[in-house]
Amino acid sequence: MSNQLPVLNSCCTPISEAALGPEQAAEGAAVFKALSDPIRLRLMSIIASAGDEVCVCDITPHFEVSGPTISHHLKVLREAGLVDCERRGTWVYYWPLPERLTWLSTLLSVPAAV
Amino acid sequence: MSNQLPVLNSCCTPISEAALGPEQAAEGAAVFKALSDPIRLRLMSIIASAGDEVCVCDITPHFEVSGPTISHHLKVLREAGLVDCERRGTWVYYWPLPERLTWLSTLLSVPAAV
DNA sequence: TTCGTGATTAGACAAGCATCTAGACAGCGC
DNA sequence: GCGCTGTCTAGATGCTTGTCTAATCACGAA
Repeated sequence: MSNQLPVLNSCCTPISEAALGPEQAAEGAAVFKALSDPIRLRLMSIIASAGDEVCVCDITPHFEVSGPTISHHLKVLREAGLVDCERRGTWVYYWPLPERLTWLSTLLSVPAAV
Repeated sequence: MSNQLPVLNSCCTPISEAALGPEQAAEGAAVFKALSDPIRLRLMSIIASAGDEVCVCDITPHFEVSGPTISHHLKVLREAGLVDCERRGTWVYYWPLPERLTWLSTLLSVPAAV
């Protein structure tokens, strides 16, 4: 169920230190786009803060949209490389992939003193 | 020219530590949306990495889209509270507002050891 | 095998967004 | 004042995206 995760080509240089090239910007923008929906950001925070894997059946009740809509948003997070999932029996479990979060956090970090 | 900057209501708790509420998620998603376009992310990186204010006339040549399109994207960054600008004579200058970047970076940060 | 439950996929539709052209505005120099 | 340059605003257009319902798939139990 782990599908093709985008490779992290650009790494670790904050935008406050060096401007991004077009390819790096496209890569970064794609991940930000995955977090640019309130539902997806909440999904990400629920999964990331769980400290463990989370069952979809425990996620869906937090939201007021239909199951397929949640499923769609989880797929977007998966394709952005932010989470991964596995089916176990009847249920599907999601967990965070912290590398991407760390990467974005570094990208946006601002040196304390310039 | 500095317009109403959104207030930073939610602050400083990484999503890896606590799940976001709907309002916080909406606020964060709005800022991520501003960075979810490759052109805007490059614009932000150009302005943030300049170490000083940047003239629009120095920005536009980096891109292959029309002037009004750049102007539109800069407005989105401005309304997200990521940059601010001022007209001086014929030219308009932009500079970064690091608070927002720091906030996002903290939001996405992952504790070294869980 | 058949049924029931949990989750995803498929397809449709409305709303939102990126981009363009044309026009307006601000400031400088003649 | 008049024209020129740099930037922004207005309005239109085509593409993208979020959401839904209906259908399908995966698995476990009877």
